[in-house]
Parts: sequence; structure tokens; C-alpha cells
Amino acid sequence: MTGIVQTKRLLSYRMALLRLKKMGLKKAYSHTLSEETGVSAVLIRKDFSQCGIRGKRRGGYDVDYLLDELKKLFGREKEQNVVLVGLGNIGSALIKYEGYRQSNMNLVAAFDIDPAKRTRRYSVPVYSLENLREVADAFDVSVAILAVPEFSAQETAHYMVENGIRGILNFAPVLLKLPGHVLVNNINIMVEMERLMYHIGIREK
Amino acid sequence: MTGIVQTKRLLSYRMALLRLKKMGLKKAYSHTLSEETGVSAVLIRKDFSQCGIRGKRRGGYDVDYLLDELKKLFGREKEQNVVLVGLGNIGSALIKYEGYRQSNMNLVAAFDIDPAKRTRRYSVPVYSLENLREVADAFDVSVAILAVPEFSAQETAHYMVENGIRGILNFAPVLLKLPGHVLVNNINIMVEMERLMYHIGIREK
DNA sequence: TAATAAATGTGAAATTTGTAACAATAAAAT
DNA sequence: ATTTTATTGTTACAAATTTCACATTTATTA
Ligand SMILES: NC(=O)c1ccc[n+]([C@@H]2O[C@H](COP(=O)([O-])OP(=O)(O)OC[C@H]3O[C@@H](n4cnc5c(N)ncnc54)[C@H](O)[C@@H]3O)[C@@H](O)[C@H]2O)c1
Ligand SMILES: NC(=O)c1ccc[n+]([C@@H]2O[C@H](COP(=O)([O-])OP(=O)(O)OC[C@H]3O[C@@H](n4cnc5c(N)ncnc54)[C@H](O)[C@@H]3O)[C@@H](O)[C@H]2O)c1
Repeated sequence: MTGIVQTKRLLSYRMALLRLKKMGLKKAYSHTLSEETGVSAVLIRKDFSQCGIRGKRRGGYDVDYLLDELKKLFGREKEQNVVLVGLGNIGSALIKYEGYRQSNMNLVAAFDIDPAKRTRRYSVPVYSLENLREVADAFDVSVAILAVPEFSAQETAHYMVENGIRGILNFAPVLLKLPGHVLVNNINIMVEMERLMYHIGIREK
Repeated sequence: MTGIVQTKRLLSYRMALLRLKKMGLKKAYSHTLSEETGVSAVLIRKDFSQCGIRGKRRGGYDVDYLLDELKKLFGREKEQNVVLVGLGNIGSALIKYEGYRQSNMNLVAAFDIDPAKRTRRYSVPVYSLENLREVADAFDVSVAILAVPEFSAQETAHYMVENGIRGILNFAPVLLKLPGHVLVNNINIMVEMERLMYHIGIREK
């Protein structure tokens, strides 16, 4: 995968391919994938080429082969267990989400500081954060979703890292300050919303 | 703002500044903002410089001045009304979110195809999509959040655009095919999750 | 007041990312 | 069998983004 930093793009090809496969397609052309992902066809071919993924000239790419190759790049051999911290608005949406399996991951538990949230209403158990180490050890969890309020995000993240978490998908709109070995991926919904509104504004003029 | 495409970055400065201001800070240095946003200090200075925002050498930037300037760039004069389409897991998290105001926007209504979702439980009314045009006209709405299932996203988006929507924040993991004048910003939570897991995997080796 | 230190501001260089042009190949059509 | 067409693969180019080096300014200290 020399030279490509854009993991995101390859992952979006994979998603599109899964859709196409479900629709019964056996072959995919770079321009098909382009339509599905919004990435230019040339760039798609270049990405594949750089990853050592080859198609047939005029014959396109074989869908199963593509998915296999992408799986070699991204697919974790065993299913990856993840946990969710914070069962508020966003958290309870994520705990009910059913799409984890498709990405070969598995939500095994959630955690919340509020005892009232620790019900058996969900398909996975909800604990106090004190149990994180135990769960992380038992299920070999190193990745977590963080959906706690802004003001407690830093402290909570710190605690999580102390207890075995090395990767965080962070919904709180703050930059987490954590040891260098920890990887954070931020999702800032409001920034995305503002971006949208800004760019629409521009066009008005 | 010549030459900057990275609206996202400027918006993240703004968020950080609001936090710093709340904490009582009057001055901000590029390295302070760097710590808060993860963007390098030089780049921050360059961004500001290119936007015509000036600091004081050795004195840093005045927080209020910065916020004012950023408001000139991003701030819509009047509050922007937005709507939400799809009141499922994600949708009901977004309808309860309280942070819209901070970005000078206002969620005025939600829409769902399922009559059971059209309760008065929320602080904004929930309608059938048929009422979209009416609401959009009444509240001058041109931006919407789309949180319907993957399979109905395209059709729903199309309908929304026919009824006055020009900007969509899309949570469904598909590329929407819409007229050129419509702007879409995609949030793909599972791709972000996979990205995180992939990059953690790399480090293991 | 002079010296020092700490910040911003910026042109040039380096890096990264994306596009364009076109050669190579395979399938389809004639 | 030959020609045409559609598609991949690649090299060179262009654009954009980011970093580097350092000049400039201002505040602080001696
Ligand atoms: N809800 C949204 O639509 C939305 C939109 C954009 C950003 N966000 C961000 O996502 C994060 C979560 O938002 P939300 O609306 O779900 O918040 P919320 O207040 O509804 O939920 C937060 C949950 O975290 C729990 N919690 C608090 N401190 C904790 C701790 N130390 N350990 C474990 N659990 C703890 C609370 O009990 C609560 O259940 C926030 O940072 C918010 O800014 C949310
Ligand atoms: N829930 C998550 O954590 C999560 C995570 C990643 C991605 N997503 C994506 O976000 C989207 C929403 O997910 P969700 O879990 O909230 O789904 P959901 O099924 O819980 O909710 C979808 C809602 O949309 C409504 N709806 C369906 N068709 C409609 C139409 N034509 N017009 C108006 N409303 C309609 C349904 O009645 C339902 O209330 C999906 O595309 C999903 O893939 C969700």
C-alpha cells in the first residue's frame, strides 16, 4: 500500500463493493466505483495499482477478488471486540446499531457513570467504568467509542487508556490529550454541519 | 480567505476559542491553539494570516478579536434553520442535542415516515415528509440532516431536494446522486471506526 | 536603556495529493 | 481476421498543502 495515506478511500471502495455484490454484480469497473464513491476513476485505479490490486484491461475488476484483496489489507483475522463509553443520546444510538458485524467487529459492552443507564434493555451489558479493565481483558478489547459529555471526555479517555484502551473513536468536540501510543479518531458533527452551511452560503453570492 | 480549502480547520479553531473564552482566557497563542486542535502552530498562523487575521508579535492573538473575525467568515447573520429527516437511532440522538445554538443554527422540525415516531415527546415537532415543503418555506430551511436507512436514503434525499433542500448532512453510508447545485457532507461512522482499527493494527507489527 | 526572549509573519522548499495524457491490452464488432 | 472500442495501468505533470528557516516585532528583564 505504498504511498497511500487515504485509508478512508479504500474503505469506501470496500463499502461500495459490498453493496454491489449484494446487488448481484460480479464485475466492477473503475467508473462504476467512481459513481458509487464519488472518487475519480483514475484515482481509484491508481489506488488499486499502488496496493498491488490488478484488474483486467477492458475486463474491469472481479468483485470477489477486490473484496478479498481489501480484506487482506484491512481484514482483521479474528473479529475485533469494541466497547462503548457513554450511553446518552449518541451512545444509545450506537449501542442499537446493527452494522458492526459487516466490518468484522463486535460491540461487547457499554459503560456509563449513571447507574440508571445500566439496564438490561440492550443486547449488550452496561457496566460501571470500574469494570472496564475486567471486560477489556476478558474480551481482548483495545478500541472504544467515546460518547460522554465534553467536560468529562478528557478524564474519561485518560482512565480508559490506563485500562487497556489504545484506540478511541471520539464524539466529544475536544482534542484528547493522551500518550503517544494511543490513536484517536474524532467525529465532530457540528463542525461538519457548519462546513456544509458555509459552503452553501458561498454559492448564494 | 485566499487559498484555504480547509474550512474544517478554521471551524475547529473557532470551537477551541469558544472553550478557551469560557475558561476566561483573553489571549491565545498559536501554540495554545495548536494544543487544543492538534494543528501545527505554524499552520495556524498561516491560516490566520491568509484570512487577513493578524496577531501581535510576541503578544499573541486577542480571543474576542479572533472570534469576531471568524464570525465574519462563517457567521451567518441570521440564525440558520435546519430540519432532521429520520427519527431512528441516530435521529433521536440529534433531535435531543443541545449544541446547535452555539453554531447559530436552530433545529425547527423533524420528519419521519413512521407515524409512531411523530409524537410530541420532543422539543420540536415531528411531521410526515409531505409537510416538508410547507415547513421549509415557513422557516426558510435549506439545510437538512438525513438519518434514514441506507436503502431509502437516495429516494428520500431526492424528495428533499425537490422540496427546497440544498444542503444535506448525510449519515447513510451511500453516495447520494443529486443535482449539481446540492451540497452533501457525508458522515460515515463505520468507515471512521475501521480506519481507527486499521491504524492500530499497523502499529502492532 | 540595552539585551534578551518569545511571539508572529512569510517566502521558499518539501511533501503530498490528484489529474491528464496516453500506452497497453482485451473484448466486441465488423 | 481486422478493426474498433472500452478499459486498465503508468508516467509525467500540476496543484495543494504543509513544513522550514528565518526575518520582524514586541514584551520583559537586567
Ligand atoms: N447528541 C448529539 O447529537 C451530539 C451531536 C454532536 C456532538 N455530540 C457530542 O457527543 C457527546 C455525547 O453527546 P450526548 O448528547 O450523547 O450526551 P449525553 O449527555 O446525552 O450523554 C452522555 C452520557 O455519558 C455518561 N457519562 C458522563 N460522564 C461519564 C463518565 N465519566 N464515564 C462514563 N459515562 C459518563 C452520562 O451518564 C450520559 O449517559 C458529547 O460530547 C457531545 O458534545 C453529541
Ligand atoms: N445508529 C447508528 O449508530 C449508526 C451508525 C452508523 C451509520 N448509521 C446510519 O445512519 C442511518 C440511520 O441509522 P439508524 O440506526 O438511526 O436507523 P433506524 O432504522 O433506527 O432509523 C431510521 C428512521 O428513518 C425512518 N425512515 C425510513 N424511511 C424514511 C423515509 N423515506 N422518510 C422519512 N423517514 C424514514 C424510519 O421510520 C426510522 O425512524 C442509516 O443509514 C445507518 O446506516 C447509523
